[in-house]
Amino acid sequence: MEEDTSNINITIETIPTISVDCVIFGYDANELKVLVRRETVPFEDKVFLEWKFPGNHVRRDEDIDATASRILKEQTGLENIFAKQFMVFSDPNRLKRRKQDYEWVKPRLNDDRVITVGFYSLVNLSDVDNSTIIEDAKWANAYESMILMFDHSEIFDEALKKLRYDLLHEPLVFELLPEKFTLTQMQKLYEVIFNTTYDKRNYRRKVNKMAYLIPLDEIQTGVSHKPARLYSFDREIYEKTRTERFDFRM
Amino acid sequence: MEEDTSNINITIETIPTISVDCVIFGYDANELKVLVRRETVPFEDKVFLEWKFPGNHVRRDEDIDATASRILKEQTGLENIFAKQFMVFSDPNRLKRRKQDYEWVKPRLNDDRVITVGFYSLVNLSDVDNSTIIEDAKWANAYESMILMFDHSEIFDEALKKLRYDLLHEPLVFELLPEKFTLTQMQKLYEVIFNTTYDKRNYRRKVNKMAYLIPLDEIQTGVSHKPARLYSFDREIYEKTRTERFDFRM
DNA sequence: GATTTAAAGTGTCATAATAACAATATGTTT
DNA sequence: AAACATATTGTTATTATGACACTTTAAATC
Repeated sequence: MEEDTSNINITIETIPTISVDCVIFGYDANELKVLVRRETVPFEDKVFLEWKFPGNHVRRDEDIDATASRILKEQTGLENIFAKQFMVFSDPNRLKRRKQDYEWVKPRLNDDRVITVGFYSLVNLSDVDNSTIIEDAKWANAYESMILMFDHSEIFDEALKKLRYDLLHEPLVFELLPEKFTLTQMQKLYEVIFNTTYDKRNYRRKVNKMAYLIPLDEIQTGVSHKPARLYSFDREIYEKTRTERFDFRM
Repeated sequence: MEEDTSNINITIETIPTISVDCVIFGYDANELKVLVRRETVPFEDKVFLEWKFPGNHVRRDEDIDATASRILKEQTGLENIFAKQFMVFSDPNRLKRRKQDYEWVKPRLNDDRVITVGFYSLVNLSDVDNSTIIEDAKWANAYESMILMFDHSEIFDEALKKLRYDLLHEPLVFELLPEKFTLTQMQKLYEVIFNTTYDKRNYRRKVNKMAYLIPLDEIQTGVSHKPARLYSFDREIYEKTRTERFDFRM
């Protein structure tokens, strides 16, 4: 009877063949981070530990964007954060490919195939209270490669590729920055994400043309040197003045 | 018994909750076209006619790219043509939204929800023998809006948006052009897709910088005026010399 | 309160890219 | 040979870019 209930639950509440995985990017201390969670897979007399991106099945009456929001809420405690689907992963053999590496995969080779919609998400880590992050998750440096479960390494690569692509055409940096930020913080963020450096003067000349980047009458506090001016992003001005042709590359 | 077989077929051969829809773009006679097919929906004593993009369910052992290839082969007779997934459509209410418009939708409101992966595809129409296009399909002008089934209007809008986006960053025009083409043909194609015009001299100065655009020792034939030089696209040179930063905008 | 420290903030020049603009060349048709 | 239709080509003014180094400012230290 318990098995019955569980089956009914899966059939009615979720769509077992479709899941959403979220690559959640954060930026802190000049590092691009990504949220991974530990998965424990009990198999025979052992327990296997694996890292993966947070994910979940799509519920029956839920748009996939809602699935992504739900995952983000559950994992970080945050709502209304930026998330965007970037690719569908549908390799029917994703389990098989790791057959040789992981014993526990073997008995699951005949499981139903799952198609995954990858989302990437951007959060400003200064907003994130670490107590709201679920226990088995951690912010890992995005560039320190770790072994991930299933096809999650591929999902990460595609997410980063898409993030970079989109950053050149939309003002997405502001999702990763605090409400008020300095131009140096913004420049560093670009430099970390694109793994490059820019000339400070040229960078400032460029961003000064962005009408939606608002200099505030406030300066940085708590630094032991000349404090920098703070800026904020004005979404309204951006929406009004955006043109298809503008781009954010240096 | 027939019903049984059909059910088994759906369950075993395909994943009923996941489908692929293809927006197939073609270019001919200075027009951007898109392949639509007529669907007949018998309901009670009537038959409803609807237009939609070719689509199909994903088979159980098939990567979604393979599903897209299969659809393209079936509808156009062509193989190895460019196709790229661009977005997942998952609105659980897509049938409900048309409840008021179409009687035949009503009894299907409780059908299982289908999540659709949208692909766009590019074909060079001079290669397409019209006899290989299936009977119920036609090439429609992409800009003459027509009423499409389900959420296919939204799918088209997103496909065109993504096509334009990608065209600025990858040499996709060549997928829509014949093997050998003139610079004017290439310019016109851009102009049609981006709904704009360019100055011929400036356009040529720009494309002359593309090392992978090869001037041939051949000229146009069959025109009643000065024939233009033919060019071809060299994929190898492109792959070797591509940089992330180059872009195709004017 | 003078000095040190650390990052903020700022300008020039040479080169490259862009936008606006029109006349000549070359095949085909009549 | 003239008319036609499109191909092909160059200049100039403006704007964008890339390379490059010194001065300013607040806090911390002596």
